[in-house]
Amino acid sequence: MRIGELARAAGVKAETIRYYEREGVLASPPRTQANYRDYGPEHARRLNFIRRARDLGFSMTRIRELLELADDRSRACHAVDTLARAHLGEVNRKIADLEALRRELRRMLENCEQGTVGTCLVIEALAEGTEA
Amino acid sequence: MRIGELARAAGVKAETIRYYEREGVLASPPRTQANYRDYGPEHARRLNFIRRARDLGFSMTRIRELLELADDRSRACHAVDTLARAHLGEVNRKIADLEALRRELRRMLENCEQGTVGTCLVIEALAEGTEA
DNA sequence: TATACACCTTGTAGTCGCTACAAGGTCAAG
DNA sequence: CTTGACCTTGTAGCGACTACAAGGTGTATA
Ligand SMILES: [Zn+2]
Ligand SMILES: [Zn+2]
Ligand SMILES: [Zn+2]
Ligand SMILES: [Zn+2]
Repeated sequence: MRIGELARAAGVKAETIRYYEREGVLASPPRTQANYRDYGPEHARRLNFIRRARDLGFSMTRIRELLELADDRSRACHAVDTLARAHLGEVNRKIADLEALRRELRRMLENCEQGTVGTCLVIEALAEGTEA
Repeated sequence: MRIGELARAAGVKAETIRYYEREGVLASPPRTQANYRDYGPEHARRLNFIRRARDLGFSMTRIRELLELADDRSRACHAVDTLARAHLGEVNRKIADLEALRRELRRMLENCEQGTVGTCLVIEALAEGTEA
């Protein structure tokens, strides 16, 4: 299977696949006579794993760790779950941060009385910085 | 006021201030005899505005627009509010995305039974991709 | 006066996870 | 024999900084 086909199957661009290879998360496949990359189902599985983890917001660094752990199928899965739980914690923090932002933006917008910039409380809130 | 003092006052690094100047959102201040940047309270206000908008998640591009609008104090504030409302929409979308992520991560973690990697449902969920 | 030290200057390169070229090689169909 | 789709490598760009390196300036102290 050539890179384009794999890319279509996984829903990524060919360049992304080459990037994963450069980064060392996806093994270099054998080459055809024409020097084209020649992927098998194992590569496809690996790529799926990577994409899924990326879609869940794991960083490349974390994915490298996940892959290393996942490769030893007899190991206790505790370390894997710890990584996932740490990531969940990060997601929770991001959500909390964004919710704080949202509250402030809403407060700003509620106070606007459709006047001029000189009296706009949105501008004022930005300028003064009431520090949520 | 020199760059270090302004940086401390605004809670940013001096390099960030120079970056804002390069990017054209903060005016170039006059220089002292020693060629040091010499900031006044107007610069401090401007920098505060920028930082506050950044902390609220506005992009530099949006901030450039906000600053341009804010500079004409007699203009109707409608455009300002429209920008802020658009940003609120983006924040809402980000929160929704992260909440979907969180649900999936939680589901994965709930199913783990502390066995080996070979039977770990966290790994399996990553590998198979049940597409939330 | 020497010198140590904190601060400033410019310019360049690194971060992350791709994405977009450019310039060229390979292969099958028309 | 050429067109067109695909592949190759290498390099540069995105956003918003951050981290140097190499050197200039200003002040306090020995
Ligand atoms: Zn308004
Ligand atoms: Zn307003
Ligand atoms: Zn486990
Ligand atoms: Zn498990």
